[in-house]
Amino acid sequence: MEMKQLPEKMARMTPQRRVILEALRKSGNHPSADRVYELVREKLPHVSMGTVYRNLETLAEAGMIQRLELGPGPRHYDAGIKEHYHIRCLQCGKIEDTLVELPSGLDRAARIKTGFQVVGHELEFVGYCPGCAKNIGKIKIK
Amino acid sequence: MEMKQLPEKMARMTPQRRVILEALRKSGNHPSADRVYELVREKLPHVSMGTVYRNLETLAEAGMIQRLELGPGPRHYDAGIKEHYHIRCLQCGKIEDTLVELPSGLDRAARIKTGFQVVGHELEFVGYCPGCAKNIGKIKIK
DNA sequence: AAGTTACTAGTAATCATTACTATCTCTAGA
DNA sequence: TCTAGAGATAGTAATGATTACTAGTAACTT
Repeated sequence: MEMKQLPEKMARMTPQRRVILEALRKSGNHPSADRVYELVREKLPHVSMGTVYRNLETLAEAGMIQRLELGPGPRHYDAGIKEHYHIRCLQCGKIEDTLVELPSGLDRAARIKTGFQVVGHELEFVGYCPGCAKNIGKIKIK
Repeated sequence: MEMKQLPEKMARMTPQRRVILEALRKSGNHPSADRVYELVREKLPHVSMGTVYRNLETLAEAGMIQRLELGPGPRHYDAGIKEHYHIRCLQCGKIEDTLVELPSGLDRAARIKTGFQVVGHELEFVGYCPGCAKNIGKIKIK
């Protein structure tokens, strides 16, 4: 009896789920659920927002994608699953990867300091992307 | 002509603003706006949610408190303004400080890697607090 | 084929936050 | 001291993001 090796929480790889995952992978960026929805609708015009949210959640729990809880506004998703960090533009909201490395043993240090059973960490840089940095100062509010 | 040295964005220290700041300082924890609202209402029963949000925002812009954009759910606020990091319990949502130190020059490294003008960073550990860790595994979903 | 479970579209409800409006209160200048 | 205008407030409405619900569909198991 052969069994597909799908992660626990995921019993089936449905067409919707597959298209959602592909959309995320192809988007390159770090899209919000809303953006993924737009992309998926090009292939599956009748997909519902709920399906997109549910599957992004399921894929994240299965460890196939990453949920990013960065800054204000909507949650973002990332098709890359190996550890890396992000930087967010305070002006335009763009999110990019950074390849900065943190010292190993950081989680262990946090465990020792806090007594928590540490599962991981998330690091976000904030600043202004090159495009926006150029215009800062020129912008007058109001 | 004497002038009170209030931060730019903040023309006056109103009673509401003062009570909000005190509530945050006394709470010790890292309360959400909702929790601050509860605390403030003990002193000012007629305060409005909008006033709480507006002032937390104003105080944060003035650099007198910190906004924390951590994990899912509501935003949290922190009366401490010197740099430190946080750890969040995945089970109960509790947020605590950690005294873990990061290497200096991290922001500079991020700037070089990304080309962004880096303003700062936020680091969050996630895991299970001692109380919840004890019960993990005992909990059966459904 | 029948029963069971996972999943879906469509929609409603909820939660967190922001925006709006009329009113009030400081402050500065005439 | 009176007054105009900016800043702030309470109360409420609106928005945006996410989750929950419902009835129906598709796939797997025996």
